[in-house]
Amino acid sequence: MRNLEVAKILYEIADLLELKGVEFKPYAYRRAAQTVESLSKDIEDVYKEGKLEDLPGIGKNIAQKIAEYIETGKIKSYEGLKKKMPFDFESLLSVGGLGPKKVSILYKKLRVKNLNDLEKAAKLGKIRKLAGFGEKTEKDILENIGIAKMRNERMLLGIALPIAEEIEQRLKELKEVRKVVTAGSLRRRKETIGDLDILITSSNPTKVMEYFTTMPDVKDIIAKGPTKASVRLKNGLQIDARVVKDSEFGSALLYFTGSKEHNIALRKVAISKKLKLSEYGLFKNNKQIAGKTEEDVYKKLGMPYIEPEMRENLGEMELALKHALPKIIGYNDILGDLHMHTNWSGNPNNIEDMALHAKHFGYKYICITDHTKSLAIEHGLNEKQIEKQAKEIKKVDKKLDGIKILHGAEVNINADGILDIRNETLKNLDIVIAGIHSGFKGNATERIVKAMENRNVDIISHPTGRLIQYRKGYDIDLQKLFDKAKETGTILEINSQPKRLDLNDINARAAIEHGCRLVINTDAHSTEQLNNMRLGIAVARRAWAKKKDVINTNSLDKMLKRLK
DNA sequence: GCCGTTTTCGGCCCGACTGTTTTCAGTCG
Repeated sequence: MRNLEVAKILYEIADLLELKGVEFKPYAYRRAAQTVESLSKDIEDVYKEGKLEDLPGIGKNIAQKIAEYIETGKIKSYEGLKKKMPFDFESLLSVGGLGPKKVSILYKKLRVKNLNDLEKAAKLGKIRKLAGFGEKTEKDILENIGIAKMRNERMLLGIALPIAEEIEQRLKELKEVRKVVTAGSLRRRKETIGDLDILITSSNPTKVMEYFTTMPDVKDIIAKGPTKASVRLKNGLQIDARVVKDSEFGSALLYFTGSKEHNIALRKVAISKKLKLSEYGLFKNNKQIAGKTEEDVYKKLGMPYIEPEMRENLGEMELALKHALPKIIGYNDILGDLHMHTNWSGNPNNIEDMALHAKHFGYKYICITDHTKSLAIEHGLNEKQIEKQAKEIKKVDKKLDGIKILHGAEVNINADGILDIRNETLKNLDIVIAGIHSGFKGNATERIVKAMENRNVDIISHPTGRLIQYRKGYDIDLQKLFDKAKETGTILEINSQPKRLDLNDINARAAIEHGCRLVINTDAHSTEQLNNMRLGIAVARRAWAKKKDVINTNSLDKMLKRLK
């Protein structure tokens, strides 16, 4: 899939045009880029079907450019633009405080071509002398170069979530604070988070901002006003806080939660009704007619409440206006976790530990699925050990009340697509999960397809093998995978490990549209990691999964019937 | 460059904060 490649080029064209001072076209290219970026289908397939122009934001011109890229691997006009661009616009624009205007001036006046030039010019005190620049700007640039150079990528949701919860808690303890909500991409539960956006209502905004900017782990204050402030923590995370009135809380929460694209679409709906929407409310002739709650605003715009995880302007607005939004899976709908590891394959907790911890979540069942023998590094079990484990599981299951312990295994799909455990052993297990754990460069599609054809295999774990910000994943034909999953009744996993979240939101949505069934598992290697289930559920919600699309929302009997 | 319950031309979301300015442009979200 080259969707991300295409999207990146469209974004770059937007930047290039903006630097040239072209108006409005950058907006069009960015919109097209977003469409391609979040497309669940392969852009090449859309092209082959001749349907590029059906995509939102893609017209004749951009369609032609995409076609050119798919056919020739190049876009002439883009190459031309890039050739004429004398400086490294990507890295210069990544410096906080520098936008297209300032970057252009820096090149014209000081011949700044890259971050090193920029750093030199700043250190020599040349920048402060430029019109529109000053000493503070120069100092900020120097600091922000450092940040741009070592900028850690976005933070994993699984890491950001507990940090946000802790800061929320701290703010809640102030007596001046009434409400605190972390909005932004965290509230939408995106798999990675750029910064935290915290919304507050308070009897004394100044005091809250004062506390916020002087919290113990604040490293820098980026901005500070009476109602809005930004800080950077020592761990590099940026937090924006905003204090609003109770009467504006809903509209501010909407605005602050985003996505930007969702908000723009909402504002357009407002305009079509001769209304104006901003973070201060929904206005009719300058009179606020909604704003206290998000529900109010949506209602006055003629639609029901839209769950934050769906607010990406990927079709939710159209359905909402028709009152046809799906009811997506809830955070309390999961009744069991079907993928976890124990001390049998080298992890800290035993079967009973895992079961007892799982019971806290209200689960009715779990499945123990240790690794198998070809995964030596994980102390994978062989046939004999699996049979021995079966007896142990029966014993613990008998001992514990209120939760059923099933016996499974996460078997390895070898390079030839053959499983590393004999079928005679597999058929005695309650659940067989198959996954690729080695040889990522081979033909993963064929390997997985072959595994799915095995009647003992119920679930494919982490189907694409990607690790967020670290590994791209196997080269895989997802359409083929979905076809085969549907044909054989094999369940596809949403793996809740913070680094995996695999399938991801876009692919999970495509799988559902394909008619595949999903399971949300933690793949926990300790009791602690059982807590990650909420991350997987978040992915499912972002994929618009309904309860019925996910097999482990069912009672034990019904769930078992969904297996092969 | 795209798009249409303000339709094939004329718009394109809206507002806060900052720094460098004597009223605002640029950047950000």
